[in-house]
Amino acid sequence: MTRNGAPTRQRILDGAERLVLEYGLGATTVDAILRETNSSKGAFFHHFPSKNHLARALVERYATADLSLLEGHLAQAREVSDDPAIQMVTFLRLFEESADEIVAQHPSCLYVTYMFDKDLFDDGTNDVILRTLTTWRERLVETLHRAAQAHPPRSPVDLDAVADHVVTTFEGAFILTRAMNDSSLMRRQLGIVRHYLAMLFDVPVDPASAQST
Amino acid sequence: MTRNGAPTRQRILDGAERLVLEYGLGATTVDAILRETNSSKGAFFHHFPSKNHLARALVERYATADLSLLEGHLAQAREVSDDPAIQMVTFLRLFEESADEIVAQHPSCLYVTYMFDKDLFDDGTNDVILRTLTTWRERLVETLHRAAQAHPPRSPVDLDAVADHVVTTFEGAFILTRAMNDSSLMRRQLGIVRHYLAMLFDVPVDPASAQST
DNA sequence: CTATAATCAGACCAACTAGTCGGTCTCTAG
DNA sequence: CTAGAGACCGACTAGTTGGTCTGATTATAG
Repeated sequence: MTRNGAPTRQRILDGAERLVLEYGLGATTVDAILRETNSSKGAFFHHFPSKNHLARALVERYATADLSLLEGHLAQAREVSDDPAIQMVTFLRLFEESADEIVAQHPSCLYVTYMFDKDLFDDGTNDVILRTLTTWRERLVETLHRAAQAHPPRSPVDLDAVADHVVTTFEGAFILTRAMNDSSLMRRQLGIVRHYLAMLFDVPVDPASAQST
Repeated sequence: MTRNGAPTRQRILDGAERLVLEYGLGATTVDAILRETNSSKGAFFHHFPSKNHLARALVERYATADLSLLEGHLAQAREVSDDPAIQMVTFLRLFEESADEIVAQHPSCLYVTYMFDKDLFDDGTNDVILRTLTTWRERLVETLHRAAQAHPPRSPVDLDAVADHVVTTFEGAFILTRAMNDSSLMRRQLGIVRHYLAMLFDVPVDPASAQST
């Protein structure tokens, strides 16, 4: 029909994500995105009716990639062992192995940056975040529940809270990584959670190291 | 000498803290603080040369109260038992007991809100946060180290990371509380950390419930 | 070839922001 | 009593922000 606008849209999304992860949504101005991506006002507002719409598109893309990573590592953990407890430990180990790289590429989590700019976008955007976090909880609780049946915890524990603790650790570690400027913090914090799960289900902390893809 | 300006300064600090904890530093305008505190531009810039200076004063006051709470609960835990492992478990329990109240009064942690407004204040402000978080780590590592001597962990563990994990959980829980709008999350997440510490040192999860002040 | 719709460019605008400044009020030292 | 200094007031300003608008430039359908 006309010339292809998809690459421009992509370029804007990529640059915007970089800036938002670094400076937050509110502190990232449209003009800054234009500079970062060599775009123009016209191009920006052609592809995104408003900054809200960009924010929405950003988080939707981010959430999709996030859930894809979740499912990918769950699947990979299932290949390592049939024991759901060992799967959980392996799952954490997989994230640990890529933790340094993740922190290097993403100076924060998009969900965190959105928390204090709630008036900069509509409720639908919030729902995307909520649904994603809820999916994490549900998928992990599922595995945790099966693990607890095979390996009864030494003392009763709230498995929902354990599932949330994985996400809590991720978000908290992103914050502390920034605050203390310590790039090893993410990896080590995930290590603590892995250690916790291994003790909880009484399985080896380091079950025949998982091969990466 | 002249009429007393301290109450005005206090009122501005209180109102500003409320707004910053709710909306973040960048999203909190000086005018909004004036409305919130029934103050005037003149009063504000008389007490604080700039918004940066307010941010600095805010975080210094916050950090002082934060460290005071840390030391207070550590002292209280020492009264309950001489065993450092039980002290750690008690320490977490003390925070759990006030978790619901804390979340109700503080919709977030000031350190978190500052992370994405680093260009809104000078490096000194950042140092205040860094020093506070480092103090948490040092004080907890100290106790953890003594605990590990009396109760050797069932598998080797990075005690520095365990100390940081307490702080990580706090910050992460603040984020998730907002994201998922779940006021019980903080308490339950702290419960997981307590459960972890109890398993780590093989002490009761619930050592003769600690009396509050 | 031409009409037409999507794509992009950038000058422009109204609202908002941190900070200024001249002036007023109030207390207390001497 | 009074002079001066600290405390406060609010209109004003220079710069920034998200968003608009007029046009120019493609690429393809017919």
